[in-house]
Amino acid sequence: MKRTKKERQQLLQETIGENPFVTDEDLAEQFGVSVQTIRLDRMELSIPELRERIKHVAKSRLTDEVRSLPIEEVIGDVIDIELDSSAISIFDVRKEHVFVRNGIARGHHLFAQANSLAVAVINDELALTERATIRFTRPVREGERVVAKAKVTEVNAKKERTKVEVKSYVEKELVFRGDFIMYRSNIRAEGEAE
Amino acid sequence: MKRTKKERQQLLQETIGENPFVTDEDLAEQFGVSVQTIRLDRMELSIPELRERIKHVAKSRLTDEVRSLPIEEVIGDVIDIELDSSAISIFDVRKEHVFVRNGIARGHHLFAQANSLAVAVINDELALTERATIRFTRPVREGERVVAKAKVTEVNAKKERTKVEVKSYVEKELVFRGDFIMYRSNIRAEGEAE
DNA sequence: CTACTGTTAGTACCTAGTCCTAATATCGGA
DNA sequence: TCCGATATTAGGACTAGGTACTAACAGTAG
Repeated sequence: MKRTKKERQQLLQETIGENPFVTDEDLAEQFGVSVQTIRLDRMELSIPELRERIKHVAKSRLTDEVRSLPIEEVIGDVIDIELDSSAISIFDVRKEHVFVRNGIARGHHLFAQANSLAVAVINDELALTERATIRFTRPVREGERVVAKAKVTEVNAKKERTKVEVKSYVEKELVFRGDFIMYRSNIRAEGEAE
Repeated sequence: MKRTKKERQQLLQETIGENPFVTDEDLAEQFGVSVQTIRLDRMELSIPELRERIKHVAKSRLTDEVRSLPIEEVIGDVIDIELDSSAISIFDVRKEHVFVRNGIARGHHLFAQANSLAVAVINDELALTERATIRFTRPVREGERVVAKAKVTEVNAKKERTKVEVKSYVEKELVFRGDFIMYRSNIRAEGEAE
């Protein structure tokens, strides 16, 4: 017996996790045990059969119309935020963000990062972009990490407008700049101190 | 016979297109024909069996890490384009495009539609957004159809810059406007007439 | 030695098909 | 009305990739 039951089951779980399309027979061969053993293992680990696994993946893909834009509420990871003052987020450019032809990041991803950061920094129930002037100062490529820094430059509660300046950098080098004029509902977000 | 063969096959194709998880038996019941008839129909239309369909969906989902943005090259559907002159695309705002809290479309989607249209309209090997001024004139909501119209306002080959003006409408009402200054490589795209 | 765990083997059954043959049904045209 | 073509249905044999269950056996611990 090369591996103990535990080791085998551990590996089994990982293997199926990586490739849900593998059959019990494949696995039996791979681990040098019988098909029945694999089935018992799956039982114990409550891993469903191949077809159910595939169905699950397929369904999650179709339900993904909801998730569709991998962009969730804020594009990039917010690493620091001070409401109505400043915020920072990072965004790693991967192959799905670039033009196939030249590997340059598509502008709307940089915009999305900056824009969502501008929305996030505003301490209000509702914040909408009303106007923006943006500049792409250097093409960004696959694999680069973009750090966006937002700064609130003007809060005018009466006018229901806030100006936010966002500068995005790759290694200290400015790659994007956006000046956003945000509309805000002027109603403090819940649970906020005066 | 309620429907002709052609009608049934047409419907069959649509039905499976909408829901790949439907079995031959389900379909047979739905159309009031035998399972065998459904199978013959699938043969003629070369639609694979249920499990293959599911597998295909599942695989495309896993491979999707690559395609990730369902948005392919252009966001929205281009319905008309005249290179270096004008282009029109439509974009249907669905629930994945809006803020959960208020149902208003997230700005970057409108920007993405406009920006990618500005890129598409340029008849060049390489086109990148260099600068843009944008205005969101009215919030767009779930269910609305946004029609973006791009117009090339200035082509200056020497300077390698092109100005594109994009106006997006919902039912004749302006909801977004963007003025893009695009960088271009100044090398004609392949297969283009002088 | 016995009890227990782990592993293997084999059977019957299931779903959602394939492929193939054969029998009907339906319809248009001479 | 009969002929032939197309359309539909039925059935049998087979497949993959299982489930559920029973039975047998090996190795180890008490």
